[in-house]
Amino acid sequence: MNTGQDVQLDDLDARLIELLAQEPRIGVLECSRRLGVARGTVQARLDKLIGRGVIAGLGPEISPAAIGFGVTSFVTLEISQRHGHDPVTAHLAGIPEVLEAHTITGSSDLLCRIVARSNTDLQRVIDQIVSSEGITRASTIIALAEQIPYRTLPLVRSAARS
Amino acid sequence: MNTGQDVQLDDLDARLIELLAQEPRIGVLECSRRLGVARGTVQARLDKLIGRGVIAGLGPEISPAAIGFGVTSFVTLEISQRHGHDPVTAHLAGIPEVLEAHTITGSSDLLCRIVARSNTDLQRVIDQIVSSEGITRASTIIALAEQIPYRTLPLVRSAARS
DNA sequence: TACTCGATGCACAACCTGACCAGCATTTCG
DNA sequence: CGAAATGCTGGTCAGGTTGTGCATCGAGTA
Repeated sequence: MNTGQDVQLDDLDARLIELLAQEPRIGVLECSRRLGVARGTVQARLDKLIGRGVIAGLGPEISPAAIGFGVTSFVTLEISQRHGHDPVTAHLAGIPEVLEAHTITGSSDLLCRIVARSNTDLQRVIDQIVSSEGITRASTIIALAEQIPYRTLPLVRSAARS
Repeated sequence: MNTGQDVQLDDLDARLIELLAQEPRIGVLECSRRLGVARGTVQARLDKLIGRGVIAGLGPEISPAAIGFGVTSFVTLEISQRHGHDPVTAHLAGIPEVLEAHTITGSSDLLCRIVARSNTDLQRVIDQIVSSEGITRASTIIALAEQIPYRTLPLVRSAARS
């Protein structure tokens, strides 16, 4: 993992990422043809992007909705100051429906994204969450619709322009 | 895109997804060897998973932090009822730093995830967001640390168990 | 029992990968 | 200014992989 600041994408990097995002199954050779550069160049760029951590992974993106988890919700948790975050985090990590969790500023301490099969099922998941010692309060917000699905391409483009 | 309920993963599906997540660069043939099944089987499963939308994409996952956007924040927006969400959503979609946006229940109307190069830069992004007509209030929460990075594998495993 | 579906094993040609090389332009730096 | 370093190009090579089609086999079902 790279945390340096000096990472700079150029136009070719951005186009490569974009191309891979749109048609992931094409290989390096095909990329080089589409981008109009030599195959070795594409290979070198890709290796570098992965090495620098810009491309964190090429793995499959799973759609929770497609496997029956159609309800998304954001839950903020207040944690008892006494014990700290760690026990709660460990507890959350054991719940598959907890997709991610961040510590946050503001009146709450933890924000997590959870999914469930239905609103009824959501109750079960939340019960499971708050069953942890150290959680003093949980506040649930249901995501009604995804206005902008998770995306990074615009960011890549704008980072490459500079 | 499949929204049906009858999607059922079996153990092989889950192991395949897991394998691909861990070592994305291996091909179908290598998968079949690791999983102990015929190559055609892996091919058929993969095609089906993609076809059913369970695997939404194989594209590269970009790490915003690695390209200089180290600050993550969640912003909730209240929208003027008069005009509806659409103009605001369109405005947000034009800002690269807005990674995703959901309409939500509760006192706010929209929750979005944004990134920035620094806390100072975050101010710039927020100013850009609230410059839209129709936003009556914005509340910013900064993500201090990622306790649980986005993950779906545990969910896949638990879905396959049933 | 006959049928359908999914998995297996096999074979083929076409293709891609990783590795290597020499040449050339650009940039960096003493 | 000249030398070294860097990055891109276009090429080769062997070996592995892909997409495809086909016949077979077992399990579940009408």
